[in-house]
Amino acid sequence: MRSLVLFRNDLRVLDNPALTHAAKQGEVVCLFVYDPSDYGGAAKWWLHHSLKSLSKELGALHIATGDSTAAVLDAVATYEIDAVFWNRRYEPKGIAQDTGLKAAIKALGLEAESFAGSLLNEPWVIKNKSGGPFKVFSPYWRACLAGPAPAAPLPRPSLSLFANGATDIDGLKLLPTDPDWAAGFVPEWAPGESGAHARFEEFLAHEFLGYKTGRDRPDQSHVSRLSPHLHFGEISPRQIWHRVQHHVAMHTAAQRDADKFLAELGWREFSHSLLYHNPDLPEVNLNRSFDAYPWDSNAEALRAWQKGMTGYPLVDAGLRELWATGYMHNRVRMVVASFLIKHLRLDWRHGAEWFWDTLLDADLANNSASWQWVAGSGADAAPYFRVFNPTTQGQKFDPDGSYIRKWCPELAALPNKVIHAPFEAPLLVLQAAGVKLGDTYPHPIVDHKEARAAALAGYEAVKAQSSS
DNA sequence: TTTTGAGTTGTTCGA
DNA sequence: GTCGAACAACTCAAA
Repeated sequence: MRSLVLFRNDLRVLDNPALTHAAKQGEVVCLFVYDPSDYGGAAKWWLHHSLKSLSKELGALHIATGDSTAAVLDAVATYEIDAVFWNRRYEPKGIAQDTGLKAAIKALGLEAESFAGSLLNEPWVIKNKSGGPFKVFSPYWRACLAGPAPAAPLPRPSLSLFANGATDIDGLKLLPTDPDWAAGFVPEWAPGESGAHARFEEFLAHEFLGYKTGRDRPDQSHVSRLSPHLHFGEISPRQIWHRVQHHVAMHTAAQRDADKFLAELGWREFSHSLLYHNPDLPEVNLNRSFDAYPWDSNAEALRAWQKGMTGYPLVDAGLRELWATGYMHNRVRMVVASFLIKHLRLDWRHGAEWFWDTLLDADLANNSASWQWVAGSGADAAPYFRVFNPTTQGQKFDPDGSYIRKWCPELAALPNKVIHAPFEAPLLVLQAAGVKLGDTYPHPIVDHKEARAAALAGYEAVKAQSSS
């Protein structure tokens, strides 16, 4: 018996149900089929390194390109495969592809089976008492917690690999050249399964205690930075769940931090459930009355936002961190998203598109659900009057301005008192710090008070729509 | 069926 | 400076 395991965003050997199942049957051929439309620009860099790591870990990984079903059928014929196994995907395109693939394999009289490996719960399992999917996070997560605990992670399978054909990851040309905009990623990240576990252990050992409140501080390191590892499936939510339980058993003081941290896994689950039950989530307002929102159309403002040149230091610092490292702290993600949607009144889809292209952890479910959440059009949405004040947020969560100083070095010499609002600083203070507004750092592209009022006025149209 | 309580992450204003 | 209330109305989930 020889089976084929199709790898996608499950680039790991441990706790990999499809791989484990295949290993028990006999010889295994491992295949990855590259489809460029599955990845944003930054994520391609991660994919390159993660594939390298997986290939090394397995010993052999076949690479193909083009249509996924055609590539698999080709491999099935070439390597005389008896069965094909994979871990499930949950976004509409992946589901459609895999449904077609399963039918094609079975039509050949071969075995095809999919497994659950990327979520704690399959999206169709968690149901409210009416039998439908939850639309509010808290009851959703309560229902998850009330259910059976996630299964224990699977151990390393004993593999008998069938390898024939070179692993040509370089041939996919996933790395940027000329210019190498990913140079700043290298010191920040260690893509791959071992890198994921190393990061997780580092987090547990040094940063986990205090997560509950520290997670809001972009100037501190109380976040896990596991999001890209999770997106690519280098570590599974089940592994994280059980490792956290074990950690808390020995460090009981961290229980609150653990609850909060695991709830973040819950948001990931919830977002995937939302996308599964609403396949048009990436394109369409979940709450259709938001179709009436009077978005502005201002290419110049969008560009200033993307570049981190809005004149609001926290917003600019976040967007520059994103550009330089492929990542942005969660608290700052909310602030920059709120700024795009509410201060600039630009359609959330513009922001989602930029994040998709620049984030290493770009994930269709998380990205779509989160942008809609900030816009107010999504599930469990923020109340319309919640408009983040970028200055106040900076003073609250980066009180010493160290996050600003790191990413907006032209402001570094400003005193703490004004670093979050250079536009309010006395001219002498600006001069002393070598800051010239409109020259070394931009004037604010919108006035906070006016922008806030305009955003709230925009929601009048939504209200009118929803009551009609 | 009806009712009730709740709903990730905030800001502003006035006492 | 601190504190509490107001900021909408609606939908969801469960009793």
